[in-house]
Amino acid sequence: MTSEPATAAKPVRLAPMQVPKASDVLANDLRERILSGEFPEGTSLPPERDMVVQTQMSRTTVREALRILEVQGLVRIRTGRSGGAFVQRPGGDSVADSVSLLIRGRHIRLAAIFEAREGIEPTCARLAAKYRTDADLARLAAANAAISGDGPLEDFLQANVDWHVAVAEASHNELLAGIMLALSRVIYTATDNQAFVDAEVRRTTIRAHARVTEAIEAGDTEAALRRMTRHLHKYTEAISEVEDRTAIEVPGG
Amino acid sequence: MTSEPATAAKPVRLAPMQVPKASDVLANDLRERILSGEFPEGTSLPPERDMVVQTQMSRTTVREALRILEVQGLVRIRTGRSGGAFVQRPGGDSVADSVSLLIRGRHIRLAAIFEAREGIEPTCARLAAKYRTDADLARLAAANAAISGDGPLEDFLQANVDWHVAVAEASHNELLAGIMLALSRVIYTATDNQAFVDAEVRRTTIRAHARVTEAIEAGDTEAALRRMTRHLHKYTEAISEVEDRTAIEVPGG
DNA sequence: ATGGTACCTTGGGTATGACCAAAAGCACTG
DNA sequence: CAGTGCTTTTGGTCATACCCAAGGTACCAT
Repeated sequence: MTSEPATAAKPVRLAPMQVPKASDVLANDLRERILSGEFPEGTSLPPERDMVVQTQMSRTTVREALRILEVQGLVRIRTGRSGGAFVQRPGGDSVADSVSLLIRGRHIRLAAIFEAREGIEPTCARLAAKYRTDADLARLAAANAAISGDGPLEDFLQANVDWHVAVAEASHNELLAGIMLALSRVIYTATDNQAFVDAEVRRTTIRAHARVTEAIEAGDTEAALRRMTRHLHKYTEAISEVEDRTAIEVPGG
Repeated sequence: MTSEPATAAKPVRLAPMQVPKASDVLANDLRERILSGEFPEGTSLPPERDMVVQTQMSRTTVREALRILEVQGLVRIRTGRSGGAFVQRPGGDSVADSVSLLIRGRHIRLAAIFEAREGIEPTCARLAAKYRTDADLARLAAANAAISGDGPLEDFLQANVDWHVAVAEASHNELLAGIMLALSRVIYTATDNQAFVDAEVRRTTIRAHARVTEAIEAGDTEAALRRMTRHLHKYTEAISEVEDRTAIEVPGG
């Protein structure tokens, strides 16, 4: 029984097989269940030590799986009693984070970001004119009220970003809103400490915002699209002039 | 010395302080260094056990930090001898992944994805007409050659996606290209197994692609923008008709 | 010589067990 | 009854041991 004939006609053949990492297996399983809706938002997953006994994995493995889901924005983890991992739907934030990484890691020029915005944001304005609700209009009005020609630069930029994000969310397209959130965040940090935002630029911006807001309120999709396009184009030109001289890159955040 | 007067006039005041997690501290440090370019692409970080002695942290903590960076697409980890963590610049893939999560997690309608594409891709076409190189044109030509009116549906869709991605990359705007890669991937998986792509749709698509390609080749930015807009709009209408009846949602991938 | 097999070395992956830290609830004391 | 401090629950960190993967190398048989 211990020695086979050397002339055996059937050599053992095995297919190449891949062994996935245990933590990935668990993470994938949980991710699918979360995305499928089996675990609605706010559901608390079992404590780590419970998962250990249920999955027969070590606590290290369980924790790595949870870490993966946390980075992907699918769970939020809190310490302390009645803490644990709570299911969370991924929001625009996670998209914004990865876009930020792309921009910073690839050293993408500020001009390229404005190019992208020129494509996306007019569409947001168009959709906003189509789908805006009363709540959206109120938020836009509030953003317009908050912006002023003569406060600290930081306040102006913040109010500026708020208005743009409000337009994006008024489009009722979460995908566009998420992307715009990312771009706005990056543009905000990149525009900070830039001297080209003078009083003239501020006045022009306020006027343009008001006109776009009017179009959205009136439900005039084409006017909203056109006015937003013009606004962004002029703003981009102002930036380009500066960049030609100083080669602005996106700073760290 | 052991008892102070109860009437001490100076009560101790402490500011609320936050203690970040050790693994986050390490991850943030490495991330900043990677993004700043201190660790160029391909650099191999020290082995985990070396990091342990250098950082005075436990291996668990080091590994969690590496897992965070891995999920964010900043390092790639290989096992075995001469393995380890290798620095990687975040690419369009990581953006695509997070967009996928957003879409699946929020149950975003296919129509909303097409809306977003209608904003982004015409801009890609416009920029492509402006900045395309000979290599870009060759790639577009190859994509056009690969698409055919009568093969398996899967091949048609793949060639379709390839062309759209090629247009996006011809824009020489990595941000737009990354976002388009994400959308294309999602649209691909969502359109698969959809019956509305009949022979008529295919012929129309091929013709439209050819016309957009011509405009890009000629450097006619406005024609590229206009033709791409029309192409997408017609495609979207076709989808909308189906969705009204069947309420397509984006399936899992 | 030479080619293949087995072993060695270096790396990440997993399992345990212990202990620290944060947060909510409870119990005890003044 | 208020306030303070203990207790419990749950995540965070550490240390150690061992397993698995992948190159490199030495050695043996041909």
